[in-house]
Amino acid sequence: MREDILDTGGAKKRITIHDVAAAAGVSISTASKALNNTGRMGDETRERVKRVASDIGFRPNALARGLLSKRSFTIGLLTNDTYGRFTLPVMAGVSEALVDHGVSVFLCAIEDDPALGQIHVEAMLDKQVDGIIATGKRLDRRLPVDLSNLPVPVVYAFTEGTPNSVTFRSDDAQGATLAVEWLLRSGRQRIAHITGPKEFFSVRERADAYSAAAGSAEPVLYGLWSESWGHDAIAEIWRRPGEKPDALFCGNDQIARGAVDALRERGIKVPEDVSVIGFDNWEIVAAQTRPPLTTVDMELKELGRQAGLTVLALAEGRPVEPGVRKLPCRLVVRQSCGGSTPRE
Amino acid sequence: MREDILDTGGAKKRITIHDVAAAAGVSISTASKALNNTGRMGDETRERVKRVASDIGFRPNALARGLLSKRSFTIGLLTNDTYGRFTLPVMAGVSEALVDHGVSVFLCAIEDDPALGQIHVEAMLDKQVDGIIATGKRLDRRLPVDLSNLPVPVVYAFTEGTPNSVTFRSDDAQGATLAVEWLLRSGRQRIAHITGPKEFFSVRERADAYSAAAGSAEPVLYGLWSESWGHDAIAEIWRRPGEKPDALFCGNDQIARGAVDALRERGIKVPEDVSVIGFDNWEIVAAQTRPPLTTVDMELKELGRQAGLTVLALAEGRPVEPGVRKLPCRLVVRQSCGGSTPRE
DNA sequence: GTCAAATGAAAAAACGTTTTCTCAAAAAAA
DNA sequence: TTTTTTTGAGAAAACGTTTTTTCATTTGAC
Repeated sequence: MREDILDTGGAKKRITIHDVAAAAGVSISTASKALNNTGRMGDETRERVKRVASDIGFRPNALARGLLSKRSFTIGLLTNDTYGRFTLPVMAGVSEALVDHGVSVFLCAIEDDPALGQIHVEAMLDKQVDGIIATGKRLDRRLPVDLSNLPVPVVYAFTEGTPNSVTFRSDDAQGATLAVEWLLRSGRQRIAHITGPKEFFSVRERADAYSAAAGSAEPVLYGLWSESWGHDAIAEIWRRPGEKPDALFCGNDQIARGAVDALRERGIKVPEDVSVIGFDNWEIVAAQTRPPLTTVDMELKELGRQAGLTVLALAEGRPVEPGVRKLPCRLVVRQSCGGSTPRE
Repeated sequence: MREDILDTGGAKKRITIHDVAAAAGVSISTASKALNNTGRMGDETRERVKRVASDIGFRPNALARGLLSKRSFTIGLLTNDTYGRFTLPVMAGVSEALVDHGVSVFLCAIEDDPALGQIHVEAMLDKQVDGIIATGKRLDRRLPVDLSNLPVPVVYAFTEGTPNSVTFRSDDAQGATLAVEWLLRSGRQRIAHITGPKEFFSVRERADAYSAAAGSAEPVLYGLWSESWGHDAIAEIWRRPGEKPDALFCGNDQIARGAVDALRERGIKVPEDVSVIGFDNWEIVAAQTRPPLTTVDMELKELGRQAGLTVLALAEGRPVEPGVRKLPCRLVVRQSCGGSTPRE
């Protein structure tokens, strides 16, 4: 072999069941049955075939197998979340749940481009995926591609689904309630809510739950999903006359971080003077904030896991009830909310 | 159909080339040749077959095709970067480069678990991937799985490869030089370098390039990859006697952000008093810092694109020279480095 | 008008499995 | 013994393509 040219590895011939059969001195049908524990044959024969197969390193060709069985042991994950902030945990959960079942995952990032989405969907269907999971960065938006009449099952995770589909999402209202109640139980009285744009469904949902739980007359501050908005919101609150809040519930961790920074700049101590709770548990923001943020985790990995198992069930023809499944959020307690530590 | 049970979609029979042949009144071989523009036949026949195929929505089964052609039009992307901070741009590049060629990408997140890695690799090989791209979060570490004797080509991207392999990585030295020279050209004289742990190869590489370019007697400050280290490093520098730096070149954006925050707390203005340049162009940190960070972008998407095209070339048997390919970095100028704006 | 060449299209083989069908030999029942 | 049942294992079909081979017609040259 020339040394300056890379070995492509393509030359090595793969071992087929024919090789196993030949080496074991049986027919391919016997070999197949031996390896799959089906059919009738002597124990000795079965064991010998298995041993030979393992010795020569036989691994069945999934393409050939899939051609016959109509199952490719492959699913597609479609996402428009370029950052991966939401997709990555979901993906991790899907993959984790399915790897045990021998299922691999195609990842298709389609931005917000319908044409690209179409291309990816077609490529996946051509490759005979057993199902598709659609995921996004927003609960109240559809992916820019029509998945309603596909020949394979579709499950939606963290994105708006079609009417009669299975959709997994986080229970944002419950998450918000969790945060507010924690603050109340730790003795906080005046909780403000600084959050993202009102157009987001999850913003309204969290805000409503906040109002219900806090029973507060405080107006909700709607703005952007950015640190600077968190910063500005604090300026706004402190500019206004009247009593200041002793706790903040923020719409996401970035806003919370901006708010914490703004408070520090004003010499207000977190958590001594003001408790702060964020949303998302985006580690990279929440854990690096000083002090580290208490925040609501949407359990996206678990969401992905369930979506994975569900699409698998559908692919296997097991019955699944359609509808929206809300998964509970979890409060991750770090140092940004103090007061008397409430009971667990 | 019962209404409370979801349509699995599995029932719909897929359209095969047999259906096309029957509908067009030709044999399947003629149908195949018509659709692939091969073989000899009358123009009228060819057009008729194509029209019929498109009318009834025929799409060839990639499994069957792959069985024969030994190409699955599928590659695997292996990563141990759970956060996706490095993997996501690489993945985006790979996918973007390959989607035009009809190639889909399996994403396998293997954490740092050798057993999990092994499982994923075997699953991919069973599915007859045409090649594998290994990517990670660190240039000087191997993935915890042996890819050296696979029957398919392997390309490494942003991770240490095996001796005779193709590896793509960023040219960190060039990137660091870019940053330092920009600062020098904008009139800065005393540039400090705050960076990550010395064990990282890229830290040493960037630091060496910094020293060479800055010609500086300033010692490099090694620490962690965190904001708080950036913060602490500023405290350390300002605690020491002597002249203070008028520019900082930081090992990553998080350190830079911590430094910028620390400077602000001391009433030192960025960029008026001190210019700051980061590394990574991690938008979520760099763009949200106040002021937004000038930073070095490693062009990971381009890196992914090239890795994708290379693994494709290898899969098709085209010759590729082994070795490490360093891709140039790019300076992304935002507001954190001022002084007189240097010429482009 | 005969033969060779070109054309159009079908038949058959192949890819690597799994599954159904068949069949001979051995064991059990009559 | 003869007949039936059980056992073990091979042959063949199937999955949906592509590719090679074959073959009957038509066309062109002499």
